[in-house]
Amino acid sequence: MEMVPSRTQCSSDNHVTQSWSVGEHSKRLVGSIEGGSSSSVGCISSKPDFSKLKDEICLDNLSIKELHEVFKATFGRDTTVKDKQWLKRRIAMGLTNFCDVSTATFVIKDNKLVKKGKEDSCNNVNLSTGIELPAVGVEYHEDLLNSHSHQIDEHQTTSGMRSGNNGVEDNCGSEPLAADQRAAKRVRRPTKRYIEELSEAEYKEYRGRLISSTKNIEIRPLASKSHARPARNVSLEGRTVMMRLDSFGGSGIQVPCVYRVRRSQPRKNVMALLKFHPSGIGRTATLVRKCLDVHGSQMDNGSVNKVLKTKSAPEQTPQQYVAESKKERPSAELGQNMGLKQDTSDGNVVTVRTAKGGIRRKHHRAWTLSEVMKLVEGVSKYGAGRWSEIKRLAFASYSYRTSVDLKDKWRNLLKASFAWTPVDKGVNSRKHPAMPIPAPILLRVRELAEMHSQVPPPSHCASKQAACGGRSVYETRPGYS
DNA sequence: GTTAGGG
DNA sequence: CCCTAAC
Repeated sequence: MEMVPSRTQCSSDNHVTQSWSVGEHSKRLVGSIEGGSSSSVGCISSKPDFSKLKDEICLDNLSIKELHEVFKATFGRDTTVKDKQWLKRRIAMGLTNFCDVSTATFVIKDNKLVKKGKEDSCNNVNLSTGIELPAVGVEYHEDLLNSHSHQIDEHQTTSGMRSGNNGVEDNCGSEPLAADQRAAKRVRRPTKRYIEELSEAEYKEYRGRLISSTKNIEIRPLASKSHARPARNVSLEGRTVMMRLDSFGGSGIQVPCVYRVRRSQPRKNVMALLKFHPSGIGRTATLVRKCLDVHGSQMDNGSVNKVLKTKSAPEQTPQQYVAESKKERPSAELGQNMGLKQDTSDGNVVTVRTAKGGIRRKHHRAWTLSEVMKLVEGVSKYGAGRWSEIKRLAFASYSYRTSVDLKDKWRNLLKASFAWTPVDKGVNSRKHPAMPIPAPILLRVRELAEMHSQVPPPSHCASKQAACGGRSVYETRPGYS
């Protein structure tokens, strides 16, 4: 697939359709052959017409027989085709091809055989006054392509002079740029990041195409040669990094099993990418599942199957919690600073893929009463809003509670406390509270909130707030501070 | 990095 | 609990 554009360019470009001197090419061809290429030696003896070629020649003037000879001289083999047009084009293409080859060896310049220099032979071709060949007919287009591709194969396999060029050639650019242009036209491997974000299937597909386009180079040696990445779970920062078995052509190379969606920032990018790969989400899920299959024991239990941990959490002791890492940290930056974070939290943290393609922690560890009390105590001691301080000083042993968690919980407590009325008989008004908060605590929360001039969450509780005394929290009470 | 606030 | 703007 990659070869087609180059081929079409070769065929439809200036070489054939524009004026050029066959004589120049023919001589260069001969020089090229005599100079080094041994693949077509057989045709030297049968090049009678070339010796008498003048500076310019028009294939139109040649008979079919002569065309046959030229053909033989060009390709080193006979042809039985009687079609003059076909022969002309075929020869033209062949010579064009040789233009390439000869550029790398010898060049005819001013009727002298010159060792290949920096001069662009193609420029000579273009500049030389020549008789125009008949324009390539549309009806021959495909034939032209095929024949040209055959020629490429021939040159690659027999002469070997073009091996490694992958058939992509920019025949006639200015010489200094030719290499670059050639390289540029080659299909580039996507950037590492892009690869990382590609779903595995697509990447495999891509690899397949790429490899097939490079003449079916053996995959396995290539892959295994690409310096063995350790096929094991590496440990970074004392954390186990999940490796995923990536099938680089079945080579079994393992790469870190990073989620393709990082927390926080670049979700937009990923989503933009997923728009181009609509099935990306599903494939990614498949990938993750695969990862689980390979290293199921090390995966967060149920993370793929979206099994939410049922809350037996309140029964757990803080000692159990300590072992857990509190928060995922960026780790395993795969080579570059791609910013991909890895959710390597062990323990009860369950990552869940949201509908948007993001990943949520879905931690949900219910707040225990002791935690709430500690929070209230911390707020009363350090003040609401100094969450990091509270976290550091009062929640040092609760590694799974982040300062944000404290803040959120306090907010909820605030909401609950102001929603609560003495009529509720000691518990908050939720129908099925996960953990009924005792009235004293709620009262204490409310007291603290009023102390700190905290505004209760704007909701329907405003009426309740008015009902319970009619005193607004906006009123600072001089007695407290 | 922390905090506040919306979701 | 997540996300993100604002600091």
